[in-house]
Amino acid sequence: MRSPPRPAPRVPRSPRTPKRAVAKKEGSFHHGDLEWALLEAASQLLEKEGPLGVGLRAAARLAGVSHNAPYRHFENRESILAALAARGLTELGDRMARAARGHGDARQALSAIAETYVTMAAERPHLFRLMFGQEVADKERHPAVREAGMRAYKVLVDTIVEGQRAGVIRAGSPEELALGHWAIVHGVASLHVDGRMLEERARERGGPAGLARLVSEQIRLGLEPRRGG
Amino acid sequence: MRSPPRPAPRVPRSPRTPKRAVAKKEGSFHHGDLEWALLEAASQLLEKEGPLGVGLRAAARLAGVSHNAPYRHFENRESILAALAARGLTELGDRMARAARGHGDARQALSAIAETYVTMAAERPHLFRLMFGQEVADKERHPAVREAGMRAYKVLVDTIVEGQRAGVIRAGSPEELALGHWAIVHGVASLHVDGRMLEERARERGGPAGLARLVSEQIRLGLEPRRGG
DNA sequence: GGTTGATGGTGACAGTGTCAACATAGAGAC
DNA sequence: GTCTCTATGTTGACACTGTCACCATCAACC
Repeated sequence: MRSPPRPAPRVPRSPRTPKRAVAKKEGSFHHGDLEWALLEAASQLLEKEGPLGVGLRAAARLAGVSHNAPYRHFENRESILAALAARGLTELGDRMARAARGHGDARQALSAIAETYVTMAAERPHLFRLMFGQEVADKERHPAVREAGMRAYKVLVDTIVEGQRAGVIRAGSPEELALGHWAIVHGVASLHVDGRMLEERARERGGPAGLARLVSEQIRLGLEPRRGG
Repeated sequence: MRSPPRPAPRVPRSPRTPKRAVAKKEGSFHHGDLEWALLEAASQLLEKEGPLGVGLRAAARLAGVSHNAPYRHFENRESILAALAARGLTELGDRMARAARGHGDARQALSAIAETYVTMAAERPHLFRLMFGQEVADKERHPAVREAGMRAYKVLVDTIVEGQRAGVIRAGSPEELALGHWAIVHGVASLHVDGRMLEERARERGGPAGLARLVSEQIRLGLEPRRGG
């Protein structure tokens, strides 16, 4: 009768909202809110050194705990990366929704969403790649990632539906139109984040947001209502 | 007066084309063409396990040499990743050029290029991410990557110029039009590679190539000649 | 034929993810 | 208040990695 070696972390979703200090206070055994602290540390590592810099040991060091403490909160390295990705997608969705509000015209809302999207990608390229990349390989094992992504996507679909109701966006499956728009915006964001291939051009045109507007302009012709449909 | 510890590998670009065997033949000291063998091994590792699986030691093991032999051919891990990326970009450019040839209409050539692009991304997602991603961080240090990318981009620009000459693509800076097209196609490819968010939709529409056509269709409206310009 | 430079090998070190086993503290039961 | 249980954090170990310093071998050239 051997005790189970490691009882599969429960991920208690942190119901209370306690200390919020990254580093453990000296001399105490328990940290207080280690899960949050580790995520915060991992986030800092991600910004500073990229995905490869995000390690369980490094995060533990930043949080001031032993190298194995993180395993009480994250199953493995991929799990903490997935948590970061879910966090990022949630923030993206929130920012998109906020950008969409306050625009009477759905087309303006779409532009604002695009600008937000590309801006966030440019601000935090490493997080952006984590959100959509393969560092977290099987996203099925991390439903929080998928759900957060779907919520962001829904902001786009809803905006298009609204525009169709108002008659400023052509008829057709909103999901399909949203797909096209997402692809273009994600393409701009990816190209900008991915390589320097566009950097000089982006600068000429007023940064990533300007670049987004440029391409968004180009696609808008394809979204306008048709004569007779 | 100490001898320089490691004389900065020359990367002799392999002028001769010798053995071409991945594994070293038993008993011989020199491999014959270790650089090529290491790249081949790294390529296999990339396909099978993703970028994290590409390691100098693992590649050396596959090639049947000691764990430090690769340092005679690649300065560090990033260098071998960069070599893989350059290889991939060169292949992409070749395939794009081949796809563009044999289409009288430049618009069809653009579609064929788009299809090729997305198909290759779907076929070898890990390579695709390596080509544009940040695993190889400062691409300035690896000019082969940048040059191969530029050559592929030029295929697109040339096709657009040709279409403008034939009057089937609207006037305007070809670089800018190519940028828009590239962004959209890269966006589709990225979305497809990045996540499963679009997977079911892509299947409905006949795989990634069909998805490319769908979005390409949508953007073509923005590329058609204007009435009066 | 000896020297030299390119190439491959050995050994070491620090860093990592992950497992097993142990220690501690806080919360509820009695 | 004391006991016990369980969540949480710690110590130690192992295999693996990138990278360094140094040694060994071979082929080409004076």
